[in-house]
Amino acid sequence: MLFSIDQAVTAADKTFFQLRKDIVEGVIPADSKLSEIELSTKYAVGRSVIRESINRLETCHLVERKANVGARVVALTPEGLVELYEVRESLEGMAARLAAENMTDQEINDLNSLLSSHFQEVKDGDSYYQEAGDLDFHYRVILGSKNKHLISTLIDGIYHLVRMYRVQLGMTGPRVTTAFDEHKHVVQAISNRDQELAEMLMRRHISYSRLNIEKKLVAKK
Amino acid sequence: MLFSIDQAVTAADKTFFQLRKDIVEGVIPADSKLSEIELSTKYAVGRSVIRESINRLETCHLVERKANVGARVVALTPEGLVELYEVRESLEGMAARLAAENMTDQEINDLNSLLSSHFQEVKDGDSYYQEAGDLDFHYRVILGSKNKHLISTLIDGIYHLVRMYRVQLGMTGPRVTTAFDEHKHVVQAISNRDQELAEMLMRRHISYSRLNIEKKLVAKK
DNA sequence: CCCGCACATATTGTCGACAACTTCGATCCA
DNA sequence: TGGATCGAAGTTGTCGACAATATGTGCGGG
Repeated sequence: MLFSIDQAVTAADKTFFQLRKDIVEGVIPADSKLSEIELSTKYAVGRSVIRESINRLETCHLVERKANVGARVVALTPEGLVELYEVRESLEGMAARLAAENMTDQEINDLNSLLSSHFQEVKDGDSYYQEAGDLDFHYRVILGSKNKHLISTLIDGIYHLVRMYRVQLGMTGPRVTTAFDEHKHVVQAISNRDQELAEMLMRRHISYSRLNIEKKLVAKK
Repeated sequence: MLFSIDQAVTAADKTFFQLRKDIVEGVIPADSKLSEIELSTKYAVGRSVIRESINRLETCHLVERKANVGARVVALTPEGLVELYEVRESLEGMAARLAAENMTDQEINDLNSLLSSHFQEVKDGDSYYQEAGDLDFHYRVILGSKNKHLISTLIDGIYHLVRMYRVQLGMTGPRVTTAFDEHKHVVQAISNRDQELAEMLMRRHISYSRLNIEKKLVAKK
């Protein structure tokens, strides 16, 4: 599948990326129904394009579909979060381990630069908002694993749902600085080619992150 | 997504299941091109149905698609196998651990019965061919994890590709008996609710299995 | 008053036609 | 002869019409 929006060539590609963005950022609310006709007028494309987009959103676990009934955006629930992060911990931990093994020195340097620029933002008081894609720490580590199946499972399968939870519930508060430090330590381990440590630190980081979001999710209820 | 063929209600569902079966079993050869028109006449449905089916096959990693060019069945390669099994080991290991935690006593009993009936087949000299779905050991353990994301990632994401390698390259020879014993030990650990052992035994079983298929794949070249 | 049935309405599922694009081969020019 | 360009054929992408299915409403019977 495609990874970033500049690779979009067909109308279905573009609509899919736009819809995904709107869902992740809450422009289209969680748990709301998706009407094909409504979307097709709003996004100015035919229904086939909308249908194909919805199909792809389903593989991202961002919408659920029932035959002859329709599709709706997933709901953000504590149970869903726990199950998602359980899988995420295992897979991203593995990604960190493989990244420590397989990333090139150049890529590790770039990752360090990226973190430095993030550091500026954190210091300047800007929120530590992670863009989707290339500018996101987790994204880089995942790609760094160099395992096509792992990359696809993570990016096409759960990455955007994770972002949905993060964006809609978890990107504020004092956790920002803490998270940044945790990222730094993971990169350190990757730089040292310490596979086991990289995996362990990543798992721990994700576990902390889950606790933080869980709190917000329960509080909101 | 749907898990078994009896849940298929639309033409797209049925066509998808049929196509998936034909690809996994090699009726449609690995690495061959999929023509929408050809398939739509052969399976007696419109092109939209074929297109939707191909989209779903893409999420199973059974076909790859390029915009304005078309789709083709994946090729079975040693590199692909290694990357696939790397992910599989991690995820199915996790599934075994969660299964040891979350399966009901009833489900564990059923799993034991299933293995007994498999034992008959092995003893009678029938090949230890694993049906897709409910009759497959791995399938049961995955469902036993009770983690929706893990289940979907495995079943919708890599399970059928694993089967494709197994069916087309690895289901013969003396490994059959060995594999059966390994299955038995995993179930034993699950019965004892020994999470760590279940994970470890499953990982080891998958690792052995990979070596076996790898041999065949290299030999075939 | 409640339950079930039938009809009307709205939504999704499927189809074939047309548009856009890629590919391959022939032709032309240097 | 080699290479580029143009054109034809075939494939995929997109669209709107029609069919099939679910949902909501009102009526009638119990």
